This record gives sequence, C-alpha cells and structure tokens, in this order.
Amino acid sequence: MSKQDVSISRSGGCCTPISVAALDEATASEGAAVFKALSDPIRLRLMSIIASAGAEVCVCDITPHFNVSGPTISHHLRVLREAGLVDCERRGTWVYYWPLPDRQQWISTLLSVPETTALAR
Amino acid sequence: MSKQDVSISRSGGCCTPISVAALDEATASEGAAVFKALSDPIRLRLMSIIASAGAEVCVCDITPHFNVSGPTISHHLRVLREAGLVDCERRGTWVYYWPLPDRQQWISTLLSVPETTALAR
DNA sequence: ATCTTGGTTAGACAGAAGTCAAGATAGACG
DNA sequence: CGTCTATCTTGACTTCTGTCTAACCAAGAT
Repeated sequence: MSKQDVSISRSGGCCTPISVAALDEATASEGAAVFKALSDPIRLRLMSIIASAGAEVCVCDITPHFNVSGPTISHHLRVLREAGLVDCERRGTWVYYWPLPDRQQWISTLLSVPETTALAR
Repeated sequence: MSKQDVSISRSGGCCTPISVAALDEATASEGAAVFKALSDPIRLRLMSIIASAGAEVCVCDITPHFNVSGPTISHHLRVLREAGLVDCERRGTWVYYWPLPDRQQWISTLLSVPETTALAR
C-alpha cells in the first residue's frame, strides 16, 4: 500500500483530494455521510434546485416539481439539512431554504482529480 | 473481468454544476447512483486507497486495512465497479483494481461551487 | 376563537442495503 | 490429475431507507 504524504494546496481547495492521499476512517465517515445525503435522486434534485436558485427558495415552490407527498419532501429536506448542505428558516407562513456551499465545496474538492493523478494509467 | 456500462449521459450540458442550473430527472438519477456508491465509509476509503495509490492495487493489499470479511470487501468493490468509479482485472492469482477518474471528475464538477454562487448569501 | 393554508412530525410498512458463512471459481504448482 | 491460495458469488439474516397516511404545529385571515 503506497502511502503518499504529498499535500497539495490547490487554489480554492479546502482539503486534500482522495486521489492524492487515502482518507482516515473519521474523514471517510464524515464524507460518506454527505454523499449519502446526495445519494437519492429526489434529494439531489432538491439540492440542485436550492443551489441554483441564487436566492432562498420557498418549500411551496419546490413541492410541485415532484411526484411525492409533502411529508416525503419534508423528510428529504431534513436529510439535506442534517448533512449541513442547506439551512432553513420560517418567515410567516412559509419556510425558506438556502444552500450552505461550504460542505458542497468540501466534497467537490475531495473528489477532484489533479492532472497528474488523472493521467495515472 | 467485468465491464458494466459506464456511459455518462451528458444530456443537457453535462458538466454544469448544480449551483448553476437545476438537474433534470435523468441526470439526477445517474448522479445519485454515483453518490450512493460513495455513501458508505468503507467504499469511500476503498475509493481513496485505489485513487491515491498511483498504480493498480491488489485486493490482497486492500483487505487487511479493514475489519470486515473478504466477501464484504468484494461486495463493496463490485458496487464501485458498477458505478463506473473503478475497474479491475485478474492477473494470475490476484485481482488488481484501478480508478476511472472520469466519473469521479464528473460528480466533482457537478458539485463545484462557482465563485459568484458561493457568495450568494 | 375558529378556520384555512403551509409545513413538519410520528408511526407503519415494503423494499433496499450491509454483513457473514458457506460454497464456487480461477489460476498456480506439483 | 489434485491441491492450495486468492477472490468472488450465493443465500440468509438484520438493519436501514423511502414512502405513505394521519396527526400535529405555526401563522394569518375571518
């Protein structure tokens, strides 16, 4: 098992990609939890809707896009929230969601493939 | 050894991050399947070991790092293979795995946060 | 206060997923 | 050929997950 300690500081990066160094168990568990939150098609679409909106999104604008019941949407939103990918706030009658880009950027960087590694084999 | 279909449907502008435009259902399902493959701590560590090795990795070098049985490792490696994240080949007595960076890079880009979007709120 | 609308929580259930033991398979070596 | 080693597959078991209905809570309107 080759254990390389090459620590690359990528511009805009916030962690070492898995292509560069193997993850320790704790980081793997934490990362897996975030991936699990995105491992459902509905949640991934929810995340993309919220992240691409460029503003807070009302749940009432989200629900019509899906063919599942309201409680199911609510359940998926909670999973995204508990994974640290979004946050929400009730204002008056409505609840608004917005993305938390830090977590999203973290796992994106975790998966990024540096050029040198991408050419391996 | 095994060759699943790893076609990436680049429908509707493939590498557009979810922060920029919402995903269609098909792309969301495809992306969610890849995230699901990485949603287990053992699989994420397997992926990082294979991706960071810089060379093919023998299963016999992987198994000792984990506290689960051989069949379980084999099962997880199969999941990664069917997700298009790794491929393998038997040579003699041993089976070697190597990363397929395309899929990995695809979802990394999918999650990337452009500067302008990252500053939203 | 009561009703209405928007959203979450609780409970239940079917199906999916992770794990292991046992058996199967593939190749190396006599 | 048979045997040994490394790995995968199968089958069973247990736990987890996605979904629903029903009930509940929060805020505004009547």
